[in-house]
Amino acid sequence: MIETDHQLSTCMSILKPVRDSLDVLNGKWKLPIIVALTFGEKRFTEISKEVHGITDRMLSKELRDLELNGLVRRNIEESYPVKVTYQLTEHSKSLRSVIDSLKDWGILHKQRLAEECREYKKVKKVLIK
Amino acid sequence: MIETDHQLSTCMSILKPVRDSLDVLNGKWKLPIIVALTFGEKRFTEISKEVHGITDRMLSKELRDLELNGLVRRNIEESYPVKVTYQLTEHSKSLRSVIDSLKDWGILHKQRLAEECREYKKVKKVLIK
DNA sequence: CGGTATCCGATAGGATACTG
DNA sequence: CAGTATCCTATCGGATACCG
Repeated sequence: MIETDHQLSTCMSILKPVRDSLDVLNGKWKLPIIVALTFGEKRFTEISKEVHGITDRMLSKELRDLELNGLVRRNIEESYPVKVTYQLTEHSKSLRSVIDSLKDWGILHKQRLAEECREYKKVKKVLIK
Repeated sequence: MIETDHQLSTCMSILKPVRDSLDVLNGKWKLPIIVALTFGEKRFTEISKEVHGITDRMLSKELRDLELNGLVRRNIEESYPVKVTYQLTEHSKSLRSVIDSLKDWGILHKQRLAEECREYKKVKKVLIK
């Protein structure tokens, strides 16, 4: 296997966009919030109730992050009392394939680790005999 | 849009495998290390030189994590002096499509943010006039 | 209702020194 | 060469209280 500078720099160049994607999804709450908004717009307290365990502070912060990244839109209805809703943007729909890909690999990976574990137990059994 | 418990729980059930995948790739150094090992097995110091800025401590820790997740294999050649090499496993190859997916979306997302920025500048220009 | 402010502990990761 | 040990800092996220 011959490694040229060209090959190496080509490979390194994928790191930045991959990191950008990971950063957008990173943290404990981004995904659960996105899932909660999948079936239409919701109010702050509704999201809070659906995303179990999240504090107001984190929900507020994460919604702001998602808005800055163009994944969520914040709507203010000028009624009385004022009603604030959040919804996913069109852009957020493009995440679908990424999330599917991550989900599929996650499942595959778990199976792989389980197999490894069975292998280990087999070996251990033989050794004990 | 009607939201049933069934729909919601189906959607929530993707969260765990997605999180598993993200956890495997998470941290500052996992991807760069994987890339460094893409062109064949390497020794500790070789990886250290290719992954710019990583400390011995982090390289050691991250290699152990990757090994535990079955992505990297550690080989000890019983020569004199002992030679330790690291290489990607077959299982790690299955990451390819995930990384490609993340890369593609990362690029798309950057473009999307750039467009948004141009929109903003246009609006600002009009407002100044 | 839709948040913000403050404080606090846990974890990620950097710097440096040392070892078989 | 291939790491480990120790110490330090910064960021993440939880708990609680408060506000218009």
